[in-house]
Amino acid sequence: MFPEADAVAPAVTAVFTAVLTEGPISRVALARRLDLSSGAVTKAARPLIDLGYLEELAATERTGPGAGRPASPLAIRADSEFFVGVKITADELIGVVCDLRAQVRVSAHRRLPVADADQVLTQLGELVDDLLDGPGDYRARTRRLGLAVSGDVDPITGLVRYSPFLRWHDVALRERAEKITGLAVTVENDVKALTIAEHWFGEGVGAESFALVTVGAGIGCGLVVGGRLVSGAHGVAGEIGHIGIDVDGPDCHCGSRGCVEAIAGAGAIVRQARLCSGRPSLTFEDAVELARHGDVAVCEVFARAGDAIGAGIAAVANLVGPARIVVSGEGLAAYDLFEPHIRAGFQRRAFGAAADCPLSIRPLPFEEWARGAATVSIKALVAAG
Amino acid sequence: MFPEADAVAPAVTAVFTAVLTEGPISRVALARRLDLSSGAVTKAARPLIDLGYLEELAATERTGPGAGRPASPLAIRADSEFFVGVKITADELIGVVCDLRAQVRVSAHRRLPVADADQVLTQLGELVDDLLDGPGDYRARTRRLGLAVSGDVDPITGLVRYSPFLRWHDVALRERAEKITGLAVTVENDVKALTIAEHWFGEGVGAESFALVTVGAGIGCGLVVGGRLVSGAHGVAGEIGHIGIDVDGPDCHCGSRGCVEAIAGAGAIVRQARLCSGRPSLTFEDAVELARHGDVAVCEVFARAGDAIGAGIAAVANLVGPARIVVSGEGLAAYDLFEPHIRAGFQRRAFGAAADCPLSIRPLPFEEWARGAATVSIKALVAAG
DNA sequence: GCTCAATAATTTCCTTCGTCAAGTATTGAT
DNA sequence: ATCAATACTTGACGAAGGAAATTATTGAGC
Repeated sequence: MFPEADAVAPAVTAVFTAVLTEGPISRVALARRLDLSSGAVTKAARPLIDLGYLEELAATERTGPGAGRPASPLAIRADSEFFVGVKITADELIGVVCDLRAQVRVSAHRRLPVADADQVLTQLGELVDDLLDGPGDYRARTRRLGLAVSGDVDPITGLVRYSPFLRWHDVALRERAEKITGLAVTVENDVKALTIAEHWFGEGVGAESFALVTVGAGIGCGLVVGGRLVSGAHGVAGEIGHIGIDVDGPDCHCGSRGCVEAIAGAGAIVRQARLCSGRPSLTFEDAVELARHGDVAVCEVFARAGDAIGAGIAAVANLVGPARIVVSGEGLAAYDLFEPHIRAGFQRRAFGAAADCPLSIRPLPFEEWARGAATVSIKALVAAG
Repeated sequence: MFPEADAVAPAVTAVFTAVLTEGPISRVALARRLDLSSGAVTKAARPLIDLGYLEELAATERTGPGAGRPASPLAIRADSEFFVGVKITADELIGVVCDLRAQVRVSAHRRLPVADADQVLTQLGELVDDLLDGPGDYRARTRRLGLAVSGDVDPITGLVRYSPFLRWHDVALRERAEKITGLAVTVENDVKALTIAEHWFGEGVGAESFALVTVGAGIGCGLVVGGRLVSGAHGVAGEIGHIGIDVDGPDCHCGSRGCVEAIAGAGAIVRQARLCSGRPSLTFEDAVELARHGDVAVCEVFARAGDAIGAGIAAVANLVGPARIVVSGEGLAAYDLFEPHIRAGFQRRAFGAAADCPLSIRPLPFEEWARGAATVSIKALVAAG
């Protein structure tokens, strides 16, 4: 974080993170929150203020009896530094520039003719240049780039071990992206990146445990337990899409059957809608159209899909008991069709107090994936990379 | 831990825990393991040796080229202190005295006519007296008692919030047990206690994440993620028994249907075996008998149950990816009947590398529950209670 | 047997971090 | 104006752990 410093006092990181996620907050409140003395907070905050990451807000008016000296809350200086985030998919690069509060300032995207690593890296370089040299002139105040890729990614080494969608094997993404862009690069799995973003800047703020479920072509899940992202000892975690909820359910491409994804994945929905509508070339959008116009059979497809997602979420709630769960469907807002079924399926299967777990269900603008990527580079700054 | 000390340097706790779980180990190896300097280990170990908890073993012969000074590994002095553990069930108290290595030295049990809290506490006092004043004369070297209770328990306050089997509501178990026994009492949920025991002294040793699945009347699961026991934000976690794996499955007492427990719980197995054998008063043991003598229908009941357990375990592996999973059936060793089906059901549903997760399946002597209770009091000592 | 390289453990010194307690700043109420 | 209440700062202190020199103990090579 600081020039030439690789690690930084834990209190400094803790203060930075807390101000970042818990908005303007006084030193005394921070001390309580972080279980530190107020003196320690003062000391930890100083270098952050000196470096321009934090600022002191004007004193707030106090309430209550007695009164006392008003707090001068610490706040993030959002424009102290900017971060590029890029989500890499098989046919597109989506890029954003975010400020330190993870607010998107500029966005851009590029279609990819092929997902070949060389091509992607060239296009990535151009996309980053477009973003940084375009309006706003962020170049001078940007040092970091976060990349989000689906598949098996090692954030430590920046290596993409295997990405089925991109057909990548052992691509040294960080190294190559750093060479091309000149920025400090952080690489992370896309769902994990989105989970971190939601945990730091979204609805997961303050939650000690938290789950994010993504519904789209695949169905994924990012998990935060004990304040830390769960990674899985064998590299597998959050595979909510491949939990079996119906022993007699349809075959899944994973080799099992009755998986959530085999019932509620976009592909599964299209397949079922084609069957019951008799239109073999029907698309997902067509299915949505039909359902919205009251096609009973297609509505039933969405209902079953929603129920399956609810079942998967209930499994998460019953097993790890997160403080809250966010369900976010990518692409268009079509998922409002099965939202009530997700809730019903969840409620029916949640055990005891697990049913109290608040559920947020909302569409996910595609740009969010890129914002997630930017967030991991913010996290890298805070951790003092 | 130390007289009049409530908290203790983290390094001391870390060294104590590592020696406890990772057997005799040299200071240098500890330093590597704990990411400390060797000097820090020397300092942290000294008070533990002075207090008699650790001892230095004779130097071991060294191998390899060059050689060097032989290590003098640190080892636990197992008989430096003893711990009572009692598992409280609705009709029985099972108690043990363990040494510091969690080896059972004495055990005893008492039938309970009623599970009324007053009665239980009286009986508990007598049981502890029997254990400590019987052969071995452990009284003088025993200061701690661990209690394991099923249901919703607060280990911080020692309060049993709600225990369905015992029909207890808000019983101040720690306070009352301390008054009766004169020992420092730790209260914990039974499955969690067993999970800690397995994580510290059993097959979970060294695992950063770990799951213990208990199969009996109910089907439960203790989860360790990031080295810490998962508790669930709303007090619910590890409810593997109420994951739904069959949308058309049998009704479960929890209100949902197709739960693992509704297919593989002891009650469910008896119910199904009665149906297909036509013997309305058949017991669990009878069902085992029939299956072992080749009754095809009853074998099928066990096969389905095993498959359901496998499905639950696969859900755990897919979601949190523990480094290993132990499945332990309580009571008699009848569960060998469906062991292969558990493995098959798991393998079929585990996604990708999750299938690599090693599975141990073995019967669970009932005394193990009490040993788990003793383990939480050992943990309390180490944490410096 | 002597020397040397290798490894283990200890010791000493020093830095860092954070607490504690005293002191300063700023407000509303009386 | 004074006082109580609250926020923040400061500086002395202590505890914890790192770095590196020192001591301890072995086997290998001569």
